[in-house]
Amino acid sequence: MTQISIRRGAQTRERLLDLAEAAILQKGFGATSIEELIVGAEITKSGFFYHFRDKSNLAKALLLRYLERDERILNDLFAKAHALNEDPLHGFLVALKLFADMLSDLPEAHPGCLAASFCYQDQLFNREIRELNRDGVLAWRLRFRERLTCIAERHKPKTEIDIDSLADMAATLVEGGIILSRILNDPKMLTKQIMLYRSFVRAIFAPD
Amino acid sequence: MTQISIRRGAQTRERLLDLAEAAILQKGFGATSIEELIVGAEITKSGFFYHFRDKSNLAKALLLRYLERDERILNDLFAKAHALNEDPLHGFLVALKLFADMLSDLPEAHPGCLAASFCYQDQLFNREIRELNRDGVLAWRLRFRERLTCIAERHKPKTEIDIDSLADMAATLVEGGIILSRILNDPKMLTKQIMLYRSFVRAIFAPD
DNA sequence: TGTACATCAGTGAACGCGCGTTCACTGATGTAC
DNA sequence: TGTACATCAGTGAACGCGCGTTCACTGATGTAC
Repeated sequence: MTQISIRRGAQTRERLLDLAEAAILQKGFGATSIEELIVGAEITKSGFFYHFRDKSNLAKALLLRYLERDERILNDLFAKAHALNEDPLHGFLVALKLFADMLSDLPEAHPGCLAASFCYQDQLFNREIRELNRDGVLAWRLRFRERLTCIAERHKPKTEIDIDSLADMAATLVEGGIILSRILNDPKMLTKQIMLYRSFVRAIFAPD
Repeated sequence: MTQISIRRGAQTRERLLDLAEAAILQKGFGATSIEELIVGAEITKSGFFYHFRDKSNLAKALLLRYLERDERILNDLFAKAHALNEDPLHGFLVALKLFADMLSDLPEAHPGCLAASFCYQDQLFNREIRELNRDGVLAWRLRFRERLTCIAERHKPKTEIDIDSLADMAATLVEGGIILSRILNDPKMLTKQIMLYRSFVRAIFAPD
């Protein structure tokens, strides 16, 4: 009984976050109203303010949840790919393939990236939220740079390349790929761009 | 006198568009109010509705202007690069360099892409606007595919590559690069990604 | 050249609606003694 | 085991403000005869 009651609250909160995330990715933060969220969650407006201090607090919770998920998924994926491969280049290429497969297995197109949505509305948010967003992108850079540095130590790159830019290229192609897949209504776009990135990395480092 | 008066109206309209574009790229369409635009343009609210039937009509005018500029700039750039080079690969690489230089010459970071902003708020717009946006991205694809096809006819690609995806990669890197440059507050990001794309294209097609 | 009319680029006042936020309150469940 | 109090997850009513839109009107300039 205790748990059910406690969970009830947490469930409602999660439901509000789910509804908010979906709505924001379609209309933006400014045009997403608390009203529509509470209708979806079947509570009253005051119920919303029990869970979130104000609308900006909702944004923060949303972004935190997004970044945590993101990190968890990439951790799993890289751990899996790395465990199977002794050579860092192989491991990285496998990780990219796993990532591409994961994206193409999505039932529909990728629903959008909250970081991108927020960055195109950043004046609506306080510094704390903008810094969270920044930290998220920096985490991608660190993750990919670490892998690429490891690869470059073993395999001499064929062309001179800036490792940092190559690391950032991954996030760049994901963000850009989501935008193109949305505008063109082509769910395959993201996967294709990741696979191109994979070709590029292989072309730079693969021996022979 | 006649011209001055006629221009006065056109100037006000352009000023409204400028203000709207800047505001939308910072806060999104939904959170940009007509009120703030008319304060900036120093007219009354009714003045706004003389120039635009409604808010959605402003969005359409904005996107049309954006797409026209975009096309004009790329046309000039490719024409310039092509005129100087007989070999299509060389011409393309020069065009990419010119493009990268142009982006790094911007006084500040790229202010953002209206197409991307709109795509993350597409539920606020009608079909007409979404289709305009789609046409814009397709124009990029066609432009780059035409160049790449031309290159591939002369230079056998070293790795098997999907020309369409490689063409889309340009717009993908621009969109993604703008997002990363905004989030990280790094004006150089876009240029770096374009130059990486250039390396990639060269690695694929350059003889030897 | 003078007059009548048309067009351009707006003004001013009013509209109703929906938004985010606050505040006092509540009923069900959990915890201490 | 029973009672008192605390906490959780909300409810209900009210708030003022700003938003997009409409409508009747206007003063300066342009055009036809």
